[in-house]
Amino acid sequence: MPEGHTIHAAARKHDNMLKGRVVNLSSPQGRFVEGAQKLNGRECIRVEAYGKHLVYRFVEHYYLHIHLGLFGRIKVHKRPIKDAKNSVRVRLISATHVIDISGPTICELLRAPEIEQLIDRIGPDPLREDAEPERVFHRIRNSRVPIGKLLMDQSVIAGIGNIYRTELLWRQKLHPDIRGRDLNQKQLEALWDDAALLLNIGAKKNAILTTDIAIANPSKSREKFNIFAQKACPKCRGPITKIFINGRRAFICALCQKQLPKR
DNA sequence: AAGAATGTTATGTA
DNA sequence: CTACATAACATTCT
Repeated sequence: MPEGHTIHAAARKHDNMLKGRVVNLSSPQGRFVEGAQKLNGRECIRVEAYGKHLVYRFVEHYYLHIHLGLFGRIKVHKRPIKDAKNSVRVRLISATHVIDISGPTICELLRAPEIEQLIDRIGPDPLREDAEPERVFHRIRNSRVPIGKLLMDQSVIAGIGNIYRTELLWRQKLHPDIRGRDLNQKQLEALWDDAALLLNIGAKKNAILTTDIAIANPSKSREKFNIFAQKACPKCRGPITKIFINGRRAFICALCQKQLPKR
């Protein structure tokens, strides 16, 4: 989708999607119709991301809030317009392109105050120019919660997912069980900087790339990980251990990620 | 074809 | 209050 395009949105209701506040997004027939109701004809003037939350701002202070969750996808097609798949909830249309958003866990129309609430409850996002890393450091420094949990707490730092968590901790040689308060300023800064580096590469390449090789030569690689779901550590050749943090799988190299002697 | 997966939130339990 | 576990929801792929 070229930047600066004026896009229009249409949406349809599906099961519990668009619940509560935004029910009227659906067309009367429950079918996908370009330009049905509410969002119809409103120009999208800006798209912002706050961590994993997407906010499309339309004229007259309407905001479309999208969270793709685990399964959501955004697919960009060139015109002409074709039928949307059943899973498509929102379609954004410009003069040249059609964007289908399917399977989002959040899909709602909000006004400015609700968007502000949303932003307030989300921690600093390393991808954003206006991010204040000191807020992240403060939260971590004052917490007994292990860093492996804090990293995926979106109110602490926004945007880190399950793969980036494992990969960041490995790259920084940090064991996920280290308590937040046991990290020093230098480690915190390095963690933030590396998160910003990796996320920027990911955003640019539209792929999760965390190995130095993939970063240096991302042309032919899509997803490339050091230890996530891998057998051996690329650095020490030691075995990778699978653990669970908050019910999500995580991986560690017992040799490279030493537990700190501190309690 | 059952199960797993790059996510989040609400609710239950100790 | 905390901390943890479980369920619910979304979809696609093997």
